Amino acid sequence: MTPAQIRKDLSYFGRFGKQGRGYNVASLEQRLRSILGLDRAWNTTVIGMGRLGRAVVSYPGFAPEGFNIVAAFDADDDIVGQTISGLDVQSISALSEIVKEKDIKIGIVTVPVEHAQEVIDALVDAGIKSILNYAPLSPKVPDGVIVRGIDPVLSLQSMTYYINE
Amino acid sequence: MTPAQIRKDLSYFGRFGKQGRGYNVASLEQRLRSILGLDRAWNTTVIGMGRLGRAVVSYPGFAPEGFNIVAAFDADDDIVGQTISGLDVQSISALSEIVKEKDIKIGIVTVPVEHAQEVIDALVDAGIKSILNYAPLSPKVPDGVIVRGIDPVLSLQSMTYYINE
DNA sequence: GCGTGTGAAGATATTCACAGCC
DNA sequence: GGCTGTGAATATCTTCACACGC
Repeated sequence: MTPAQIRKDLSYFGRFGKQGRGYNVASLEQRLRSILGLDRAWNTTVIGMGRLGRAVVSYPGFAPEGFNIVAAFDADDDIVGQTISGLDVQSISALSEIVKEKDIKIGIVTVPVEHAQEVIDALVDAGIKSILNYAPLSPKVPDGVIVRGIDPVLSLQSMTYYINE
Repeated sequence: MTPAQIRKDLSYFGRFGKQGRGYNVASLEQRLRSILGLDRAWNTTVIGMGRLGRAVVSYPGFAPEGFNIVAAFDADDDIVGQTISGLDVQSISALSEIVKEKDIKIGIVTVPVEHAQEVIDALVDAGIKSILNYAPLSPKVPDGVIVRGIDPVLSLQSMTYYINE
């Protein structure tokens, strides 16, 4: 990034610096966090308690950034009722109810690809507007619902072109 | 994507269609795979056999796309020697040797963030040119080494701005 | 006639350069 | 004097529109 690029980008959101003095880094960071919605906590849920889902709920990196995983769901009756990383795993049939009860704003989908679209549909029906999807597909969602995908295979495929042997 | 966008993009790599007839989808896909380096197999290794590393090596989605995980490494002597998903976990001290021996082209880093840079340095020293990094940092690498990052927190942070309550 | 391939036109994004203010 | 904020200039990317070959 060039200095000019950063100044231009910032200018779309306001005036953050003082001419001749520069930026106050701490206050700049705080104002940017506020604009980006990163100055508050977001309740989050994980659907799919397989190996990946367990790794996700036990990852210590979410809470310090304000993403609190407050519920976990699975379709398998053998897994429902277990406690994983301090969370009672609940049946997906309770999704809508719990989302409202706990004011959950973000859903993290770690189910097998065959069930991902239906789980995402259920999240949308429950009123979730932001989804982090680990399944390797581009789900269909209504306008206004924002999806980010994490697909390691896609990431690997985006590198092979550049490997010159 | 618009049709014009796709035609333009394809034109940078060649002429794949027949005027008046359209594209032969099978042969187009094959030629694009070849250009992108996706028509062959790539030997891959995972460093860091914690929960995430175990989820990665046991994920069945890599092999069908030609990414074969042929070695696993960890720094912990209690983990070295274990067999995980059919892989003998080896000491990081053997990294360079095994990379050459098995012709490994891609490294997948699933170690804690504190050790990520040193592990990536070791991969670079071993001759690896492509790294998929799960640790939440932007590692320093020499020119010519390509890194892709997977950071779920960053993905979540990129969504909060758009959530309108 | 139909749909690709491609220069040209149009839209966006980045960089330049300097006025204004500390 | 130094650094931001910002119009203007430049570069890049996308879309248009049509010639060309099936």
